[in-house]
Amino acid sequence: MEAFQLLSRGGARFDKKRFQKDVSLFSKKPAKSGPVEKLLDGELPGELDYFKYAAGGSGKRKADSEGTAKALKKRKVEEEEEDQDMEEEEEADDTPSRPRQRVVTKGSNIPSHADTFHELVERYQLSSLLLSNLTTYGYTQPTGIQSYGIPILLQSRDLAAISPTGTGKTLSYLLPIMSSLGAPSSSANSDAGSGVRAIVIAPTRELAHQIHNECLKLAQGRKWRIVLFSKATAGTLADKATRDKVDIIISTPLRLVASLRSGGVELNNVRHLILDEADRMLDSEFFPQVEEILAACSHPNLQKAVFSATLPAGAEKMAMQMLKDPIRVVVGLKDTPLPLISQSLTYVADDPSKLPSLLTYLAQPYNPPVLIFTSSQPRATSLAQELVLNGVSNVDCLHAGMTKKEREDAVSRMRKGESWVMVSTEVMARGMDFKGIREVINYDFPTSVQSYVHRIGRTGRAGREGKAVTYFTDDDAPFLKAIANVLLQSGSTVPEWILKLPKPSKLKRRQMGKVKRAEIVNPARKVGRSDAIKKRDMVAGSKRRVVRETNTNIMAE
DNA sequence: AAAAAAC
Repeated sequence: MEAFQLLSRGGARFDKKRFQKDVSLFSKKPAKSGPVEKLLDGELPGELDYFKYAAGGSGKRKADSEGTAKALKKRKVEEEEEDQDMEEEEEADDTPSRPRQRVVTKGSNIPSHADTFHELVERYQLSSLLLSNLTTYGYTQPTGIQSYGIPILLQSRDLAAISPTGTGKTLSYLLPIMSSLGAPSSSANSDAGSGVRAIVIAPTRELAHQIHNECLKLAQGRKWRIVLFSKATAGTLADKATRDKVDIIISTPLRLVASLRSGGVELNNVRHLILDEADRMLDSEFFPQVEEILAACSHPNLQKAVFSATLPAGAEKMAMQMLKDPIRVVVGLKDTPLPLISQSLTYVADDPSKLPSLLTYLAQPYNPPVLIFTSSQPRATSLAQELVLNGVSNVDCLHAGMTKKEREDAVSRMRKGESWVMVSTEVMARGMDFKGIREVINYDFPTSVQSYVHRIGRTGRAGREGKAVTYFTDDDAPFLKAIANVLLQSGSTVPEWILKLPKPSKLKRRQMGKVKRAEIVNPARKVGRSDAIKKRDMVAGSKRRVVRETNTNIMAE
């Protein structure tokens, strides 16, 4: 472990030079690439190109344009069938600099959207200080979710907001909260009551921390007390007088519940409750905690809002039951990544073949920083170690099994651009906004469509381009098709044979789901490309039956 | 459908 840390720090200088050279190489001929890169970019080697074995196939990977069109058409029909009395659809965001995003709103008496932040000054008395803070931090024009969501929240309505990753959801709820807070709780403010008035809940510490930072930026120049809840901060709020001066709390659910139980915080004055990453907060692990928080927010004028890029039907139902006369805003297509992210699927046969493939990939010019997702903490640790031992420089690791300090350090290195390769678990999948991330690699296959969408959403943020590569093995076959449909829907290409895979039975899924993955081991420590990709029967059991799917499962939930 | 994350 020590050796690992030493190695991951050392060698940086040498490799920085190499990296700079690589970048210039890369920018000279961006599209042209050697056979290896092509292979790793989602293309199957000739002998493994199952596309050509598929009925009616014509050789190489190509866009299944017919499938895409069909998928989109089906999707459109589904949306239209939701025909409810108050539904509106319009093209938002007419600025030529940004792609148009379709916005669908549903609910009663929907406030009209705001095309500029300045509009909010007249309509909702947004303070000039908040407006100037927006300008200071480069928020010039509201995104789709901001222009629709902010007026809704400013009119004290409950909101379910679904907008793709990296489209500015955080600001959409922070700005209205701050606008309605008015004077700080500590001052003589007759409306304020006593005690915390707004709460934001997020599923990981890192995300809560990031939201807190955003909040502080926006609040500059005002004396609001904005507290990021942790063991330490909870301690300082021991006496009620101090507690009553707090305006906003940002916390993970369990931390807040713990304080609630110990009497360290009271939520009876909370006017705004935000669930970020709502589908995650409503899943079976978190929901009991959220319920407890909800029950403690006893103020009659409690406004509730949920935000996410994904909201499966079950979670949406729960959310709608929780909200009062809610307005639902969907930007783009639900559960779909941004089209700016170019996605590909890479076949790697089996688990032992992954590491050689990744090493080959990282030995070539690539765009750092790269974020790599694994399925478990031990696998994240051992992959990071393997990478370091194989000479990859500036490797970092981040998972929830690490200490708070280790996690904080890893994030800060990431923010400073010091880590080029970050190996992580699902903890990094949601909400984290590292602006520089150019590439996401799903080393282990994501276990749900939602996980996939959030993971790859770490790149391509705020209008930037991004790239996402997903490794899959024979064991991942049961879940391959659902993910392939996501690629299709967001405009990426998928080999046709994958689309022709039958939907696996529940039993099969369960059996294959039980396949345990060991830690990453590389006995030889030097493996050539021929070993990296083994010739193998693809997706045993499913290629035999190529069934024409009548029910194209677009939204696998 | 399943691991990770939350204290």
